[in-house]
Amino acid sequence: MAKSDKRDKVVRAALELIAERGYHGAPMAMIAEQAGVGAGTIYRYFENKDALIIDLYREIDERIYAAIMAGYAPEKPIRERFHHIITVLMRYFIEHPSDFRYLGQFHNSPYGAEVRRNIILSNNGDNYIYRQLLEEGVSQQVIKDLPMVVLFALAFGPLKAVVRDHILGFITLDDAMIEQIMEASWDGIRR
Amino acid sequence: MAKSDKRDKVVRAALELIAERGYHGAPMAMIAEQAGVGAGTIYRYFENKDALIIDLYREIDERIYAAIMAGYAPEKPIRERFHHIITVLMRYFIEHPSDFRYLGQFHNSPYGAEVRRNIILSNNGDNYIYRQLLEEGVSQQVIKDLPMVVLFALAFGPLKAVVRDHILGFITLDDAMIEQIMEASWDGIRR
DNA sequence: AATAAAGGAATGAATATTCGTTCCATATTT
DNA sequence: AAATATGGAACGAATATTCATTCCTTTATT
Repeated sequence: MAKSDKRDKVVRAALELIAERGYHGAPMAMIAEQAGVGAGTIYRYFENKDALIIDLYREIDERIYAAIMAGYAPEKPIRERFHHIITVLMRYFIEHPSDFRYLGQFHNSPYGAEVRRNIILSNNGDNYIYRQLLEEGVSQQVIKDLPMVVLFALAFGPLKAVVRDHILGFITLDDAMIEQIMEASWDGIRR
Repeated sequence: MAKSDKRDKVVRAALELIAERGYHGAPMAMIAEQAGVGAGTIYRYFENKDALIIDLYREIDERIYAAIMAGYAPEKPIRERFHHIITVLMRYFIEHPSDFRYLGQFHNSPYGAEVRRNIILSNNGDNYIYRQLLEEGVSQQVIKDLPMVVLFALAFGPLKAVVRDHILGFITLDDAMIEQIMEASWDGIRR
């Protein structure tokens, strides 16, 4: 078994267990067992549980960024780019519900507040794409002139809520429904 | 010291500590100390930590319901009632950031999924008010004809996101800003 | 009114359990 | 053969919960 293979199994197991059972419901021994790995092995790849948790967050964030960049066309009109981003995000989370739940836990835990501070100020990753799009929209007067964080909230708030309900089984998000939600979110931010 | 007084101190301490430090960062001994109460005393009022956590959730929910009902006028137009609900909710959370953070943790933990199932189906409490308003809006053709959970997401998703950013200090929600956000959320759900 | 008894609320040290982390004998790779 | 990786038992710290005892309020007795 290759080195990276083990590391990957640990990460995957942690993702699934924490997403499903929360931080306190996913002890290291359980993660090790689910990964098919000795408890001590985890510590060859991660300094401690916190490091694992934060690393896992970063990996998820990178995957999402990659998903958005595949097919993203910066020269297309604002509206079309918005459509692309919202649609890709919803599809990604629907296909990877554990990622979604993990992020939910992470953002609402003490880890989250710290990381979030860096995100908003940072100029790279998916966040930068979002901001650039919205800023461009504001200056072109197609999007409401509101503070960036408010536009973020209007654009992604509904998305998060609706994906959660999909994952919990309260609604089924098919393509038509995704389209309608994207449309309604756009109504929220457009001038 | 009256009986209810102690119970209340425990609940208040648990609220603040869990909101601030997460479930795993708030051991029972710490809650007891912050409450000025013996560790064992907590167990006179709550069967165990889980019961305390769930009870605390219920209390917060009741306070929110009370806040909304004070001044709620069911005979007013849809738009005005929407305005009232969104405004009251934002103000409430701004004044009670611990309540907000606690709910965030709760909803994104394994506790949350279970409780949420009951909420959506239930016919009482604040949730019923929201649903009735939205359903009335749909039948009067002032609100988009979308599934109830989607309308919920559009109406409250941005609110949650923006309040979190306020609490984290990324934005200051004054009355004017609250008004604008309410307006934009309305754009999201209105026909 | 004074005193005693009872009931139950409160306590916090003790207990049992859980959990993250370390250690080291064994297996694998180089 | 040396070096590296692995597994999982063992450890100690942390934690939730229990329980024998104390404390306080209320009620009964004198």
